[in-house]
Amino acid sequence: MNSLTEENYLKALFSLADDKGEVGVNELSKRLDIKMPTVNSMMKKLAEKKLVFYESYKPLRLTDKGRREAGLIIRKHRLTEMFLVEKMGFGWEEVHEIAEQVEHIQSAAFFDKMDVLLGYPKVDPHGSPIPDKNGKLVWRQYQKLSQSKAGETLVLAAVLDSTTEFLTYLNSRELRLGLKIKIKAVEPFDGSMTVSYGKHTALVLSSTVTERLLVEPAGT
Amino acid sequence: MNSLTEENYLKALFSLADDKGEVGVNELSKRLDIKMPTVNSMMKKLAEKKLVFYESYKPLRLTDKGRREAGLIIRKHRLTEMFLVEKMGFGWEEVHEIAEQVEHIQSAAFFDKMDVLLGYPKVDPHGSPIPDKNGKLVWRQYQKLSQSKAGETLVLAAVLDSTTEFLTYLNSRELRLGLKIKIKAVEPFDGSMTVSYGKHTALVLSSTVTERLLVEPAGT
DNA sequence: ATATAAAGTTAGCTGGCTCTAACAAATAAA
DNA sequence: TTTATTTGTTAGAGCCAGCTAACTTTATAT
Repeated sequence: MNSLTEENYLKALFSLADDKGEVGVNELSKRLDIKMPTVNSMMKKLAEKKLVFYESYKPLRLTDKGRREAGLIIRKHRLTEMFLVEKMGFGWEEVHEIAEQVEHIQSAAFFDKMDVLLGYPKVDPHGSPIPDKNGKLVWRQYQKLSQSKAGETLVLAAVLDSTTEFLTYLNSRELRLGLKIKIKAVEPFDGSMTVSYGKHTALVLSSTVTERLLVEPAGT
Repeated sequence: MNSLTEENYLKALFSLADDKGEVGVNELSKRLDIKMPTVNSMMKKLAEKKLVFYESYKPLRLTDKGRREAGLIIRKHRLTEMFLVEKMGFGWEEVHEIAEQVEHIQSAAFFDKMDVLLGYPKVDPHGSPIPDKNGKLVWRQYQKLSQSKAGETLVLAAVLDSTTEFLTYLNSRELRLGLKIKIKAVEPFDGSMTVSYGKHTALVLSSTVTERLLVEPAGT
């Protein structure tokens, strides 16, 4: 069994290793807001437990076991977020902090029950995929709204930032998952977009925002 | 803010102090399965934080602040148990261990939401009262089934033992809260009782069992 | 190619929570 | 009332997960 602390390291490693698969100690240190020497010794400990590959001065990589365990924690986190929103009436901007705590609960039955009650959801309230029971996570092929062009019509599929602040901003603009958005214009200077959706006919989104929104072509 | 460890000490102190209000270090040590010197130093720490009254060689007592904080943790525990049973479909024998973990979650909104969804319940699935938002707990005037006499008809109001083993035993006999039970006979030798309820016309309960069942007169 | 900067490591310390061993006080028994 | 037992306390140690300071290695810039 891994400690709560170890679980947090695994989760951070998993999310940082998303693309390249490799993570630097420094990078991990910043993500967790824990000093490098502390991270360093924890990596040795996790290497002992066969959860990470560790060699001096080389980047960190999760082992299959480590990736699986991290995935299972993320599964618990995302099932919890879904449960909080769908079954308890929380807003998508309120659930991250609570799930951060609930994800450490040791009870397979508890999360299995959530899964059943939710009807085996594939994504969480922010559009992120929920890993399966083996901790395996697969993202659908989304692209950032910022990479789309004027004239395209897209469906908002996920957000890359689950902070209360960002989601509250989206709420204030009535932006939510599943929404069909048409790009009316892209400002070449700063990348800001004028879009229309629902009752909104000409709303401007800064690149800071469009960078954090994942979309897919309408009608998929 | 109190640590998870401190919360467990407070909770144990609260439940041991139920009647007399005073608890010995030794007694607390046994309840928590933590050695006396460890308990001793934790008591000094909690005394620093004004949660317990501590004087050398004298019994421990919770301060008002300590009792309030302990009550609030027990509130979270019991709301959770109720939620698990009523809203998630768990059996009353399955919820203790899960609630033991969930009770430490720091989120007023989470437990407030449970409270609302449950319709502000007064008791948990085992009949124990749920402390109010000030941590105040009041037991109704129940008595043990073992103290009742032949001929009486009683309603099963609460259980004094929430272990999986005991509750599974009760399940196997279809004994559940709210049930109307008639005492047909009491065996003077060992205090065992022959009772009838529901489909059961002559079931024998040992004193080990009747000691753990709280009842009130039928029709209250 | 060398100097500088960034990233990674080692050594040693701290606080929180646990322990054992040894001792002191209070209570119960002889 | 003296002794034995139980209960409570002190001292000292260990593990976990964090830290700072000092050093080494790797990467970057001049």
